[in-house]
Amino acid sequence: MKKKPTIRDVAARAGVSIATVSKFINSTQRFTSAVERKVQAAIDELQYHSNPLARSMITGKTGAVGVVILDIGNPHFTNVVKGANRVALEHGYNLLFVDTDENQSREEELLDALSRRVDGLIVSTRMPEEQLDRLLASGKPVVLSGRVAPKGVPSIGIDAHAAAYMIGELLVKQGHRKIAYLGFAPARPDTERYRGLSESLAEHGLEVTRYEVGGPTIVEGERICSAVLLSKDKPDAIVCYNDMVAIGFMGGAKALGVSIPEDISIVGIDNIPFGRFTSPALTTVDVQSERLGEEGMRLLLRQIAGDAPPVTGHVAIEPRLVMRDSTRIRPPAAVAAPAKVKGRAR
Amino acid sequence: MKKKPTIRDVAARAGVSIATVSKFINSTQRFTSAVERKVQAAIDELQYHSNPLARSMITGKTGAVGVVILDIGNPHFTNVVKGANRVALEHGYNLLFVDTDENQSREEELLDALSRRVDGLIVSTRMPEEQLDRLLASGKPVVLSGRVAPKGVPSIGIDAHAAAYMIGELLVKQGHRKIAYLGFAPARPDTERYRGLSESLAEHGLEVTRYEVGGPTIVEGERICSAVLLSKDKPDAIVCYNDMVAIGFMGGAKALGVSIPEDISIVGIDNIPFGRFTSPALTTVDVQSERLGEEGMRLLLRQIAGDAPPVTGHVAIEPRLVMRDSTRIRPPAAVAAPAKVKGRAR
DNA sequence: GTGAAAGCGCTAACAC
DNA sequence: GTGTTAGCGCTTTCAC
Repeated sequence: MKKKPTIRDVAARAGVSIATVSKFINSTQRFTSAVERKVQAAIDELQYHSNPLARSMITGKTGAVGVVILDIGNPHFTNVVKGANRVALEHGYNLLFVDTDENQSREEELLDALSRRVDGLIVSTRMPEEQLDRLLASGKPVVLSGRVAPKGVPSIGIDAHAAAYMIGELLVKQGHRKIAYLGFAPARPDTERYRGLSESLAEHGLEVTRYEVGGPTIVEGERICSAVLLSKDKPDAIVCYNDMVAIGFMGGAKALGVSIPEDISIVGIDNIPFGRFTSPALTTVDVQSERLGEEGMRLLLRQIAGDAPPVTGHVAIEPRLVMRDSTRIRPPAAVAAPAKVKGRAR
Repeated sequence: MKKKPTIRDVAARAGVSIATVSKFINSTQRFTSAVERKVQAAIDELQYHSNPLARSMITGKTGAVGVVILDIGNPHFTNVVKGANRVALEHGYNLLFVDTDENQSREEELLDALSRRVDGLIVSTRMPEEQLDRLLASGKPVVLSGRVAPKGVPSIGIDAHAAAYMIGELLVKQGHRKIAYLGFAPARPDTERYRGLSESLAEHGLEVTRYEVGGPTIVEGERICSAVLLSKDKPDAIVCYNDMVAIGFMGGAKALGVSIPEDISIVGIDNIPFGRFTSPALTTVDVQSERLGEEGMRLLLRQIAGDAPPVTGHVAIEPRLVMRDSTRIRPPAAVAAPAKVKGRAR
């Protein structure tokens, strides 16, 4: 609990002025080697570390960047963080992150608190635009993640429409006809995912049945399972808002004795690492989570540096279909098809 | 990019002194309602937010606590964070966390940077003790997580010995005799886990074969799989350093055509949420990750408050066995048992 | 090369 | 009740 030494202590011990010490620490200037030695010695002996708060106050820079995530329990986000962390460190920045999931109510406050401690942030939030505006007006560089930003704010995300569209195409090609979407409306990307899927199906004269989960989580996917599987018009394929929902749903299905993909195909979005280890392995769309974080951080860092022309558009990362075992080609001679079904090729 | 208003701007606009504004913001004092109204109006019009850095510099408090984790990609740690976050928020603290995984080398620097921005931290690290000492000497309250702290530093973790011991008992009871441990020596809890398992087996006259994974991760579990399964003395049960390794191992086993638990039993430690959804569902030991975070944060907050007598010991959380489907009773008439095997009851 | 002095934005005595 | 003032620990002109 000893008091931390200040720059003054170092100066006194080294017999120089505090200005000299300051310049030495920041390598702003060189001194005679005698002086440098003395200062360095004093620093070592005192175990002096400069106080970043004081420095920040005056320079206006903190050397840290922040990432605000919705739910750190979702591996998609942790991978985004991993990616962001890597490039932040490469550029000499420390990454601080906060998880807003636990209390949406205090989100703005949390964000505000964080924004004052960093040089810029990557924000992933469901906040309405007008609240967002206040954050943006704060003058800190911000990159929005997972949603398209208003006005001239850079943002990054996957092409959610394309992701869902390719899922639609896959399922139709595999012979599925009754396709359901397990959506989570409050999430920003939900709309685009739903649209992408709908449009794909519409082009084949099909419609999507929408179900609403209570959150983009495993438990919610599990919870909604019975409602979907026991409905009188059971779908033959399910596309989930994300992998978490899909995994939960698969767990629920197993408990209900429904087998995947024999009875029903299921596909997620995100490509979280665990999708490979479910039973069956989850077919999904890779959104390149880590790259998302990396590119987002690059965007942010570029803004902070201010040298390059500020990027203001939306960067869309291309999704990629990941075929695994939770979907399969639906046998042409379908199950409980009652009357004459118009020819289903292949 | 407009300049942020300062307390002086507010004071000027409201026609009062900056001291008044300061006291008003912090509700340190009440004023005549006329004054309060004016000040509030000025704050609103200017969209003033006080600068926490400046405040921190003088009060010495930041209103934030930090958590340092080894790998945010491991759901065990994300759950610890969740728990810690919850109680931090309940107590009016913001939680910042950093992931040191990406560069162990800069860990100390990262830690130092973080420690200056928070009122205390929960640290989970593999740092040797002498490095740790320097951190502890910094005067910030610290709680060590996942290892027993030296001297009078509070620490928290599961009873790793007990966790591994109960796994040993289970496996022996189930009739397994050739038990292997997939350890990760650099991790602090590894030693205790290995010891717990060894002791349990020793009491039954058995020995544990130790393998070393390259990291406590899925990929490493997957990677080591063939070496273990294709060894000439294939074990009949594997206990893994943690669930991540176990999940990876199971994936590898599946690829090799080895079926679990028929051919080999496998058990993890941590009880990460995904363990329920692997195939088969993973038998593991619940370490109560969230509670670990919660209790750790309580310990920390108590230290920061300084009112209660400082806790200095090690808090051990009791582990609980979670039986699922990756282990099973081994048939008495064992597989390739060559000669007469002494009666194995049930 | 080196140091003195003026703050960064704010809080905390202490006066009035 | 309200204002004055002295810093928190540091950086940064600007003289010497």
